Amino acid sequence: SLPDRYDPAEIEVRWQQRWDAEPELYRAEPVHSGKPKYYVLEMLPYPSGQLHMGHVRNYAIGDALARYMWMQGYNVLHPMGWDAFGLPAENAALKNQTPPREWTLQNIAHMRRQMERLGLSYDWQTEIATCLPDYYRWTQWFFLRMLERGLAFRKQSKVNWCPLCATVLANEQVIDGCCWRHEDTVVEQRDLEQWFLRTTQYAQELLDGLDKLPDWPEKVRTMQRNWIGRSEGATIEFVLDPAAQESETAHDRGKLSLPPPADFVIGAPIAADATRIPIFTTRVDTIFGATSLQLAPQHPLVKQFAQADERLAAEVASLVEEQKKAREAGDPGAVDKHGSFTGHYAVNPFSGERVPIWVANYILLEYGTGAVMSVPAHDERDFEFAEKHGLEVRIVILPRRTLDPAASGQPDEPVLPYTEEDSLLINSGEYNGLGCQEAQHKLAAFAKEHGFGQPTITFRLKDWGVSRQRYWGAPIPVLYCPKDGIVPVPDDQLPVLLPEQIEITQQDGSPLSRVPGFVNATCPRCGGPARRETDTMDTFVDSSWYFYRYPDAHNPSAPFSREKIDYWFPIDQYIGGVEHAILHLIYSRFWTRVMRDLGLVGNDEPATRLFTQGMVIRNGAKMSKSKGNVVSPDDMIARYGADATRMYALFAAPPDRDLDWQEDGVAGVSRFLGRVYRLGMRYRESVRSHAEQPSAAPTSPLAQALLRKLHQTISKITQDFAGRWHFNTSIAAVMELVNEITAAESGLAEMPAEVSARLMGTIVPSLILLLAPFAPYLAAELWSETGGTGALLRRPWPSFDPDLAREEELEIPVQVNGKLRAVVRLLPDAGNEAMQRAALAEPRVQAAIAGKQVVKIVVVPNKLINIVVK
RNA sequence: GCGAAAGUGGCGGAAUUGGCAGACGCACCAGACUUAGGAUCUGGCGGGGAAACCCGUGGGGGUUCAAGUCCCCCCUUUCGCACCA
Repeated sequence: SLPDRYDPAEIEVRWQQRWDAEPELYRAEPVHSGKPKYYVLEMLPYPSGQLHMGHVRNYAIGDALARYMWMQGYNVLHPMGWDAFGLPAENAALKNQTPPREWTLQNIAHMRRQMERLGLSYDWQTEIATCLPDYYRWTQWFFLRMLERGLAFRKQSKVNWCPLCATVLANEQVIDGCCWRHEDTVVEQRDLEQWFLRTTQYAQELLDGLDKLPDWPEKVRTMQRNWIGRSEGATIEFVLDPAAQESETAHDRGKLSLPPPADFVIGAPIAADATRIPIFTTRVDTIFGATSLQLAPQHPLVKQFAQADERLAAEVASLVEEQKKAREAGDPGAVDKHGSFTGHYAVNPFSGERVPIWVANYILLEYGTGAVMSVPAHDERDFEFAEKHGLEVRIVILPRRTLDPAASGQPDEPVLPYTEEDSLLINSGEYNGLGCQEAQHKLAAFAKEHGFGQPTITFRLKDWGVSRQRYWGAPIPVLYCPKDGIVPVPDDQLPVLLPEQIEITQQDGSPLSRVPGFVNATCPRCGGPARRETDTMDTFVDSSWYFYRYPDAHNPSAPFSREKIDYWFPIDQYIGGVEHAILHLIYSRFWTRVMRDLGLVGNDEPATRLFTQGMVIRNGAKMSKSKGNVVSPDDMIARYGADATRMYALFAAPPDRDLDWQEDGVAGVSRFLGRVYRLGMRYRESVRSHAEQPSAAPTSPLAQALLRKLHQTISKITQDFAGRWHFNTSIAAVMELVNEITAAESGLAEMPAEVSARLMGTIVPSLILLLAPFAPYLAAELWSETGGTGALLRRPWPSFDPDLAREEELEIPVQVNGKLRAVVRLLPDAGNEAMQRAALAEPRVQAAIAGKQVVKIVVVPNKLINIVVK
């Protein structure tokens, strides 16, 4: 008696035990295997304690791909690990008195079990956890290499501080002015001395590299381009004119420029004691239209002016406050632009004109030089500001056609602000008549030649602040010696171990600073007492290189061997959420280049292909505890099995789109798997008895139809893997195949037993193989029940036979004036005349054209016939 | 404000190149079988209409023998960027 009930819990647990006992099942072959390699990687999770549906979806995609690539004969590396440092472990320690390490390792153990229960094909032998000394030893080692090369450095600067995290954050971790972990918590600015990694050194290369990543989503590349924020322009030094302020009374306060000083000569050397005010502009071609300078409220010169001017000091303070508020509100662009005249003037080095110096709330100290020349006629922000304060608006560029002598009539005034670069200069001295671009080059070159400026490229990307005043992270491996200053920990003293016994409190400052046994150390240079660095590294440092460790996860003497990296890298397919488009994905691109320049790897980029899957949502919203719409993977697995859960995650939507989790849909997939199970079991003996026999031939119309459907399905799924990854349609295709087989069963029963057995002995094993990437448990069970041996993963993917897949007859739609009237069945390549004849013979077509004149008959071979009448 | 993606039955979605709109699944309806189940099997299922037939892919125009698909205008949603000088 055959079991007629599909019991995923029983099947899956039984197979899980078998797979647990075969750890080599998913192990990649050695570098010299001679097979083509395929490195498929899903982003490593933070061990929060529970997998969520987003993880399940991510891993279901990667696992299907890994299994498919094994079946295609590749040597596949498919590893998993844990991004295991981080603040939640400390919070958990505060809450329930569990040490962070213990809490983290427990979570890892639990989540690993969940992954195994899902049947994911990871090679656990290569597992890494970034919080273990074996791993962070090498994180520290890399830090020291960067320190040697000046890529890691310490500097005092304004940094982002999250009061909830009680630590500094990198710029990348601040989203709309708030902490990336605490979306409602506004980040404060603190002036601290911190460790940085010099990401800006690779800014240009990180930007250029994006053009060489055609298989990364355009969206991610755009986000990175925006983040790097390159802009090309010039730095020009205006010079403060100390004499000009006396004549200020003759004018409206700061609204007009003063004529050049009597002794002004363009390009004359600037006096050594002059105060230079560098500004950055991308539109130096409009410099003759500059009618003021605008300084950031925090600009050092503003501070200097304010010291002697109480009223100005008060105004500046309020501007600073407005900037802060706008940033907190998350909409800095919406703020009303305004400012104050400082009472001072600066000389425009190209015209000698003395322009009033203002301080304005829309100028950012962090960008460029914190000062701009204001050209109201040709910049939207400057225009808005000038309108507000009644500053002069002077047009210095005009559209080409306006100045074209061939154009008739009077030149139109352009609508201001006018910013088109395809324009010509006017009111600009000897530069009149030049195009904007040409003028930009000439002006910048002149400034450089005469020592008051140069062409300049600025980046929005800043160096990466990596110091964290937290316990649960990789210690920064340096010492502070009163005699020798900053001293790196020697390589042979790595790792700098995190102390295990530590009290976690909510006090400010690094918890490590309160551990004397950690802080007090010996200087390796002079042997005297030294203080250990007590900050730890940002966890994004740990995850910037983790995928290089997998191929050589247990190497005791190096982070990895070059030979293994050369074989496995770059990663062939990286899969994860789009939320890391800036953070992890830009840091790891930086890290790869650093390692390349250290001679450790040969590749420029970590991954050739990147796939960002959509979110899992429910009832139209992202799953979250506060919305109460969270679905637990454990629940789904308990009710429907891992196969059904994973397969639904692939079936409900294409993987790049958001997926609406509907439990009824999981039940539907589970029902389908039950149908497959019973189908396989019904033909178990047929398959067994035909294991060694040649494949069935299309000896009858029914056999032919089934074999045709089988091969069409093979083709469809193979194409989905190679192309768009629309696994929802792959699974739909398998469902169609199963439906067709089921519908054919009464016909099969009428065949001679030997013939139907051979037919099903051919079809069922292929069906199992097609299902294997999506439902590995059921596939393994059926494979084994039907007499198959060995790991399904290493069986070749079914081969496609186009002759068997070809349709014998085509259904050709017949339209009259574009409307469907009939369908005719014809042999392929029937010829236009035959197609027309068949179409016109249809009674419904006859009825539709009766009494009308046939104007034209459009015949698309093998596709369609359209009869045009009037 | 700028940029990108999307908008198709009651729902998730399919239609890779302009060529039968709605594959596959869910929900629902009807039936079969039953040791009555969250079971299985069969059939139906965009709207209107008795039917012929008509209408239908966010809205409006256009190109074409033929438009979900191409072009123009508009609306909505999501995402990214947003004083970056």
